[in-house]
Amino acid sequence: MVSQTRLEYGFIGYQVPVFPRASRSARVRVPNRKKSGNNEKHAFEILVSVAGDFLQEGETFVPPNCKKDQQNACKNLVLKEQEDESQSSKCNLSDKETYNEKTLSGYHQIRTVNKFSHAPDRFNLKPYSSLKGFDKLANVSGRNANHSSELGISSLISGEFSEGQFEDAGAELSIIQTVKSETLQPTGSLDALEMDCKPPHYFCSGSKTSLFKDWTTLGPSRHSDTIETVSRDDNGNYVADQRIKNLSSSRRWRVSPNLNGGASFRNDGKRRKIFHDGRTSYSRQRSKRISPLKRRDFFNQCPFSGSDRGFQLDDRFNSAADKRGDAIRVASSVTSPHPHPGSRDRNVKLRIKSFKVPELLVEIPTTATVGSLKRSVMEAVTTVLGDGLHVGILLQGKKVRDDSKTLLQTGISRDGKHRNLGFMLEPRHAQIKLPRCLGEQGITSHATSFTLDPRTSSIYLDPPVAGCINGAQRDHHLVPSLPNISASTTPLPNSQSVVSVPAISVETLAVVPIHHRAGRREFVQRRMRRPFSVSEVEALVQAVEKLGTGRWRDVKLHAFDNAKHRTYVDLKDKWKTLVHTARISPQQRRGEPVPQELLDRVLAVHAYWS
DNA sequence: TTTAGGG
DNA sequence: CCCTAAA
Repeated sequence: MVSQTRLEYGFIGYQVPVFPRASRSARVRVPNRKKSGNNEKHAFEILVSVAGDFLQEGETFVPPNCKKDQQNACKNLVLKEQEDESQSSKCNLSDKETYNEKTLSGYHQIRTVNKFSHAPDRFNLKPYSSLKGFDKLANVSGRNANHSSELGISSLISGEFSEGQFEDAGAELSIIQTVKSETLQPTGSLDALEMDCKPPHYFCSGSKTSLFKDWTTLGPSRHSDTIETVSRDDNGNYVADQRIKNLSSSRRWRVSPNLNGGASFRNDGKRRKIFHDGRTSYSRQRSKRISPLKRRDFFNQCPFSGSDRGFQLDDRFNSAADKRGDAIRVASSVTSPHPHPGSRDRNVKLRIKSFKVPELLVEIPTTATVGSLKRSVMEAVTTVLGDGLHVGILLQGKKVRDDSKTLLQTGISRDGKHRNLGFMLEPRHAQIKLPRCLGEQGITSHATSFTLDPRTSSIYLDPPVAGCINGAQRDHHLVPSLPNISASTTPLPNSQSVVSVPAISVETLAVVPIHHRAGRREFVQRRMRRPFSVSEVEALVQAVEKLGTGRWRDVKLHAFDNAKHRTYVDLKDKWKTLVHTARISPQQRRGEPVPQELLDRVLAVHAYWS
């Protein structure tokens, strides 16, 4: 059993807008961080996130406690986002109600949550300025405004945070739909249950109307104990599916800058999470959950196989290749960014038959299973493909650098001879990072790393999962397209060689793409454990005696400058453990014994500096 | 980046 | 050692 700290937040009395949408309580895992004092902020973020699920396209949720200019910033941001989105999906918007185009300012007030609150706490969410905004929504939407504008639907957000799971499992941050109603209780609990357990089409935009009807037919009834039908996230697929749908439904909601001033809203993703961590977490989860499928599709469509110079092209036009759907789409997306509908003749269709991944560094112990090797390579490949590469165009051996030229001007046309057209996957960043070196000072010299060099080795992956990385020397000219090859089921004939894993032994299992990108935590291996030697402890104690306990960078520079593997954080950590060690009885100590004399000095220094 | 602390 | 909020 996993011990869980429990943290509950919720909001009650939410004034449901003109027509009710998915009315539900949500159960959200909230990391319970005592130290940072961010419970309040985080809970609010979660709250906003969930509130976002209540909102419709065009509605805005503005943090209530921020200043006027920040609110304006919020609105501007929302407007801009909506503008961007409507431009990117204009045709989708056109057949929706016009309220999509309008922005509704639904201000809400929120009661402050106690910091560090472990007990259930509640928010009160009320319209900031009556229901004015919602009325406006009613007008533009043309829907029946008489219904349910007074419904008080309670929603509860409760958080359960199981330590260590929040980040890692990727499945822990979840919103689980349920029905919880106070002033609106369904006429029969069975109905409620059914609603609750219905598949997630409640969240699909297309079924809003039916949802609305469902709710209005239920009608209000006495205020009573709430019904809460919670599907916990260990309930399996239902929850998972629902979660995904839920995510897609929340795609619509708008965010506003954070409470602390809204300064951090860069678009690099890292900062965005400051305000609406909940939502960002959903996004992360979404990507974790869904992207593997997409990746798989992608690999099915684009098998790796041996191309020494880059992509292999299939230049068939408007032929049976059309029927290949996905594969063609991949190709045309590369070659025809601006297709002319109805004028297919002007299009050039280029099919990428195969390509190689430039270089991968794999470190894997001999005790690893073949399956783990496959997974490792797969992960590495997907990482590289993620966004560490850009595409280069090679025409008759020469790089095409001018991106502004048309294909016609460049000489890539249906009629032209583009048999020497090639694509290259190149590192996005000019600087080529060297493979990580693990063998430091002989400590890890038994570790062997090898490079999967396409020219000398190849790795074959299960076809349903991925294509192949193949290093067979091949003519970089076009090869005849393989008729009817199904990339998803049949490996290319020339890509079936299996790499023999070199005899290596290291206690790590890691794949490090050579052009590794930051932020891919799942591929970052833990550093090797390197216990401090007595002499190191001696040096540390001496340095701290001189410099104190708050200047770890200086300690590092003074005493460990040439020990690359000891960071100032390490030194700080070691000092922490030293203090601890000094305080416990010798029987409880582990590892290489530290002389008592040193430990005494540790205690003395620690007492002095604190 | 560095500090400070919890995990 | 890891992770990361704050400074």
